[in-house]
Amino acid sequence: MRYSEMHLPTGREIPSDAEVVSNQLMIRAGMIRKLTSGIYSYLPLGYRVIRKVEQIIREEMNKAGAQEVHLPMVQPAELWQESGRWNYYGKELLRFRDRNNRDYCLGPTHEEVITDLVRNDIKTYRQLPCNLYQIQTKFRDEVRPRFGVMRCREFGMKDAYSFDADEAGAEKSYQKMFTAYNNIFRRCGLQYRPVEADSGSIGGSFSHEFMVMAESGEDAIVFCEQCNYAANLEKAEIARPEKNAHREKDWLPMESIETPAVRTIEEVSSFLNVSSRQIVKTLIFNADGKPCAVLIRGDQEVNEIKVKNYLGAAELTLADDEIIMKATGAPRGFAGAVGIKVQVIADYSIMNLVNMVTGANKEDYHLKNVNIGRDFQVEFFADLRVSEPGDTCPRCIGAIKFVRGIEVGHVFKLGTKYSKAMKASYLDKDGKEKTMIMGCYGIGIGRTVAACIEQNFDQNGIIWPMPLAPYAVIVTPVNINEPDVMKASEDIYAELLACGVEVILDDRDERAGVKFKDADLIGIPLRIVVGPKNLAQGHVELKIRRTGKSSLYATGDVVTEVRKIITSELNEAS
RNA sequence: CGGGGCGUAGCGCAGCUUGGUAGCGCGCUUGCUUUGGGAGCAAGAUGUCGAGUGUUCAAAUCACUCCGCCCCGACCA
Repeated sequence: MRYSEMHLPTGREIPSDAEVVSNQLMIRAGMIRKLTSGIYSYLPLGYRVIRKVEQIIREEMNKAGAQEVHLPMVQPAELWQESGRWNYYGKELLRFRDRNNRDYCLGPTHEEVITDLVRNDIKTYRQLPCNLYQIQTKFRDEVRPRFGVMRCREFGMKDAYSFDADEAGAEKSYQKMFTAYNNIFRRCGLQYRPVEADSGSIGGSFSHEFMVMAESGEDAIVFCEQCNYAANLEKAEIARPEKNAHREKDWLPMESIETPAVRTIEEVSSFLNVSSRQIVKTLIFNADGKPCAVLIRGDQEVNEIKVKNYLGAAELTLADDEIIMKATGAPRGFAGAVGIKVQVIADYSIMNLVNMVTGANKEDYHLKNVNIGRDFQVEFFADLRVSEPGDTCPRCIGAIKFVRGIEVGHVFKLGTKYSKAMKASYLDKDGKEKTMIMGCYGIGIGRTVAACIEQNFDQNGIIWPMPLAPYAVIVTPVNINEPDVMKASEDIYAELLACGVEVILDDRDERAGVKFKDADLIGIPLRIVVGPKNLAQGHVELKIRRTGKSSLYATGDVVTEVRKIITSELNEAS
């Protein structure tokens, strides 16, 4: 395409409300524009990149045996009531009414619609397995949209849903998608890694997230340097420690100490001059309306997702003052396990502690030399805390590392959560009715593009990996008013077009510097510079965006060289 | 939802404290010069100063209300 005819509004200034690099560059490079909070338009350049990602996804999904469909974005409330999510999903689900006053929502995900579709058309095991996918707009009314298209409210997503007759089949479908996802992200030229994850509100039993490594990522991930264990921080397991032999001879008599207005771990630690590792933090949670005390070592953090999963609670929040008062008989800050009137579970971290410090369940008092078994009982010990540096790998004995990542894909083994609620069943060989087993698999398209930029930029702009580049080459005549220069540029441009290379001819009447800056900003991997001095020798310059290296080629050879580079970079990724 | 910040030309910002003709840089238009890393000179165009109400002879500026956007937190695919 001729640059002079393109709608490609680039900008020099960094937009004041763009926080992360990818957002700044996507706006400056004329890829996106914000319409309103969390809602973006894609301009021609941006949309080309989106389509590149979509194309790679389509190829790999099709190869994995999935078939493309297109489901409605506007969905009737009835389906969501049937699955139980109309009430459960919360404010993220954008609801509205039509002229007949019927309730609808904008689809934040499509489990309900696809399950409805499949249950009506699939009746027998002969029609299974079945994997359907779509690339479609989702709407989630995010509490706080941020980072441009990385976390927005309206966004393009590829979502796939598998239906199987039995567990073994479901496992196979999951593996196929897992492989397809690896192919997709590798082909996109991303540095990524699949990690074990919590399945969240989508539900289900097992899941992996595909994380693109980036400092700006919203997720923390842990991985083992020795084995291949990797998990989202919220999922990262901590091995059960060895239980020490009872050392009851070390137990000191329990004492009650007055600690006026001393509430937090730091305050207790300095007031009593004991290490926070010796103090037990007692957190009262409200689990579906039932109070529960969670004990953990003072210097560590409770992982609420683990607590929630452990208790099997649908909703878990920290208890309010009223519940705390009722459970402990004291205001916030003095809770302890001794004599507490609620269920007590404890993190492994306190399993081997002796002579602990805890709250006394009495205002302005703490207890010293508290011991498990003598002074209170623990119903269960479990892994309930947040993983931290220094922990060892739960699978081997290696040290774990922490990095940040952007979640670009997520695969879930759903089981029968939706098929059961919505009665998606089939007849098996014996004519018995059985529930289908489902999996669901998502990829954020725009987020993948943004994540790619987070990994591929420099001070001058974006550096596209070849597979996602909106154009592979830009031909830059240094001065369009020199007939020879322009003629040579046009010839090279025509030749590239003729062999199907995606190419821009920068035919604008701008100074060379402006053209170079724009080419760098929009990140075109290869640039052919046609200038009068080199041309007089029969040469043009080929510059590689990523390395900044340039070399001279005869005007007749440069196209061959460019095609060679494109082919090799595309093959390298696949 | 809690805390904080911002809203003035397409973009980035000044002006507001102490009320009195709406400004700067970039971009845009025209002309001349220039032409290998965001050119120079000259002449121009572009604003319901987020909205409303109030105070005042007079409001971008002061007060109140509302709206929008961003950040931190809470929350969450």
